[in-house]
Amino acid sequence: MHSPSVIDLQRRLRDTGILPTLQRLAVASVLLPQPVHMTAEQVLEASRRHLPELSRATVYAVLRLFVDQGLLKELPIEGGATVYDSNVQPHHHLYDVETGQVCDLPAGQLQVHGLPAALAGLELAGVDVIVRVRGLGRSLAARP
Amino acid sequence: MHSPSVIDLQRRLRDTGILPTLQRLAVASVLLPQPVHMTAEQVLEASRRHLPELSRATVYAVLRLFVDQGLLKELPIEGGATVYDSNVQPHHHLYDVETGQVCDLPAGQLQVHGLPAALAGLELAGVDVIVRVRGLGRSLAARP
DNA sequence: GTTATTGCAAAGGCTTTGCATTACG
DNA sequence: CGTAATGCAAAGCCTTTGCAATAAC
Repeated sequence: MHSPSVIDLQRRLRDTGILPTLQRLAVASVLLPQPVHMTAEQVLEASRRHLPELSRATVYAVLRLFVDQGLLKELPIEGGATVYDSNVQPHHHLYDVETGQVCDLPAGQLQVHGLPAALAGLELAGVDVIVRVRGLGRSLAARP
Repeated sequence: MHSPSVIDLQRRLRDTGILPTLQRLAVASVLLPQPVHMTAEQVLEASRRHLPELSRATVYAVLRLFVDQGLLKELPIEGGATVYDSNVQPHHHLYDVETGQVCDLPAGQLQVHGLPAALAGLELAGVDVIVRVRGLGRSLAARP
């Protein structure tokens, strides 16, 4: 298993209707090759390892663009900074209330029942389940 | 049905270990008598109708105190301002992605299955389900 | 050549903090 | 009296915006 090449990332951006600039590829290479949870500041820092002159304003612009185009999801987790999730498949989250650590929960592992009745004609835009726990940090190594 | 008297609110604060000052009672009278979802700014504005000289800093301090003491819950809903929920019973939320409107979903209406397996020894701190929808504003009148 | 993207610095919104004042027990 | 709560203004994050320079088609 290896990371997608720059060519792959370029194609993925183009297929999404996004012009693959150097800056966007730097951000994409940090977020898109594997599922990660990162704040804007963390993305900036990591992306600058590929492109040191990358600006903070551009990172915010790219993150918003990627979210709008469906490449990323913003996690509804309270706290100072927005957390971006590069796993856009349906799934849920384990959130450590002490450390702020976030961990994916495969969609199949948790089912939400009763939605149709709750909706009653509304248009569904998405369902987020956040399981708040203590001790995630201590047992994270043992998880998928 | 009528609102709890000031006496009732005083007792509720005292029972929670909170000194019932005028400012705290003003905030409590806005939030605690019925389930509401409000931002700090909305709480300030409403509380000032009871106590016009109430300061913004105090409202933030009181909100944090009430959350710490379990009288309020912060909702994990993205967006500029934190939303406080005075319903601390287990329940979930309908969130209108267009208007930001929030509406309670009784706990019984939605069941989350698979939690025990997902936890695997972690200490559970809470589960939040946010059902994001469009059109809540248009049909809110028809809901409980 | 025109449109889109970037970067800097400044502004913006929400929340917290430092510290003097006031109220409480 | 000693401790806790309040209020003001200032500072603190995180994020967005205005606008000129740059790069893309």
